[in-house]
Amino acid sequence: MPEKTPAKPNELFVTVDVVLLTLKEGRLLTALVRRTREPRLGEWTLPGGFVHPADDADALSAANRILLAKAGLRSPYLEQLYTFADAERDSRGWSVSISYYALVPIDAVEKSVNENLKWVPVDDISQLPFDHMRILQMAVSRVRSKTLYSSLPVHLMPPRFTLTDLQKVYEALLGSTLDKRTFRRRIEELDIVEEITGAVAEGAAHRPAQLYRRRRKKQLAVADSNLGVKS
Amino acid sequence: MPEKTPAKPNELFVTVDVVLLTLKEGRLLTALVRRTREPRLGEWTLPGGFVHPADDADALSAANRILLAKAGLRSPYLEQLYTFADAERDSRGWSVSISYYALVPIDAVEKSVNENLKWVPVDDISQLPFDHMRILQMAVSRVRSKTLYSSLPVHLMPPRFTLTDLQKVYEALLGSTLDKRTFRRRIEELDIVEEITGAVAEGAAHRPAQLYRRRRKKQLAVADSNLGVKS
DNA sequence: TTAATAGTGTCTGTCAGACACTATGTG
DNA sequence: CACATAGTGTCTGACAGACACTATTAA
Repeated sequence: MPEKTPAKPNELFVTVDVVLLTLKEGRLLTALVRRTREPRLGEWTLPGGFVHPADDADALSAANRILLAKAGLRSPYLEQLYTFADAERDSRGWSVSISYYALVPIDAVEKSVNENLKWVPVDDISQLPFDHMRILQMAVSRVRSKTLYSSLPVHLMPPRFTLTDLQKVYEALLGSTLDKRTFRRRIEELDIVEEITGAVAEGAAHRPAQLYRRRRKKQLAVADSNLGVKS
Repeated sequence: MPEKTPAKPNELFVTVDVVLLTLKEGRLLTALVRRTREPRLGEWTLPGGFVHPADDADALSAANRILLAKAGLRSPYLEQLYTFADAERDSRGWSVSISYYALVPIDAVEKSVNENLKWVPVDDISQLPFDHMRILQMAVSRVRSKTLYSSLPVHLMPPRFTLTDLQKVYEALLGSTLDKRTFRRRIEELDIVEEITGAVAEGAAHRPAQLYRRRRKKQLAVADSNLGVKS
């Protein structure tokens, strides 16, 4: 007589995964780290790790801890993306991934590279372990769709930049060219950057461009088409 | 010599909470259920429960299970809202709440009321146990902000409705009146409803209105103001 | 016919997109 | 000066908002 089928275990574990993005030469790159344990030992995945209730005050803290441990980075733009939670996504059992995405300027990031961390153009990635491909795709989609009506892309800029630099970043994210006049009107309306008084770009054989920096503590103004709201 | 301070426990638990919303007489209502266990026994909270890895295929299934168990409802519009995860939100310890929001038409919902479930206008709620107030506020904010540019409000409609009915729902969610012509133009563009051929509203002392129903499997078209995208 | 709401035609101000034009640096 | 890119002035088509007008029913 066969043994009774064992009940499915009533256990689960909780992780945080981070899609870390930057932009280099018009291409969107994401950080991949090499796994140091089973399963999938040695394979490249999104940076992630278990939530440590004893150490982490909350999920965001866990994300920051993981970012620091795996990429040596502190508090960039970091925002919750989605929570993936099911029985199949990880071979170790029922698991929860609270996933985040982060944006960092390329200049802050080049030094993070080592034998266990590499930056890869997202368009070159066709598969990843676990359900990380899906997480990556959602992050990229989120960033692209937020680009049009938010200040999000300024987090990819170095401390000082010109409006032409900024426009190129928008164009890279959107995959299309923008009209200069329209772009500058919108950036001014969004009020997300400010002039660095007196500072201009140097070294080019033409009129030097005004330098700007990201404005502190300003939030997006959603473009509101509004179905004819009265009064 | 005092005992060594015990290490914080490295444990956590995972729940799903659902903000169930409907609209009645121009007011947004949410379902509250009475707690049947400690902590907070007897208090009114958002419907929620533990994830059961043995029974639930994924978090969405858990949300559906909870909705059915607590409110007797099946598969309305149900979408992940946010994941709240920290050490303080629940007195029992480090906890994760994968929260969802659901929209249901009022006619599908009135029969769910019993001594352990009530519908309350969200504007009348000033506090809730745990961090449920924050969850509720985020859900309401999400629904209101999605109203302008998505088909979301049609999920609050009964099976057959007139465009004037639909406009009133939008107006209730937005808290402002809309122009009839503009509203109808937009609804037509969004392509979220379809005429019920030959069916008109009856019983009113004036020209009867065409009846509509929600169109199947159509998703939102984001209003895209686009910074001057070329080509 | 009146009353009331359904549904449509159409004017207008605003503004995104387009693009030409001026400004200002280097060599 | 020529050249290149920075930065601005301004025209125009499209369209959201406004609102008046027609349509259709009950009483």
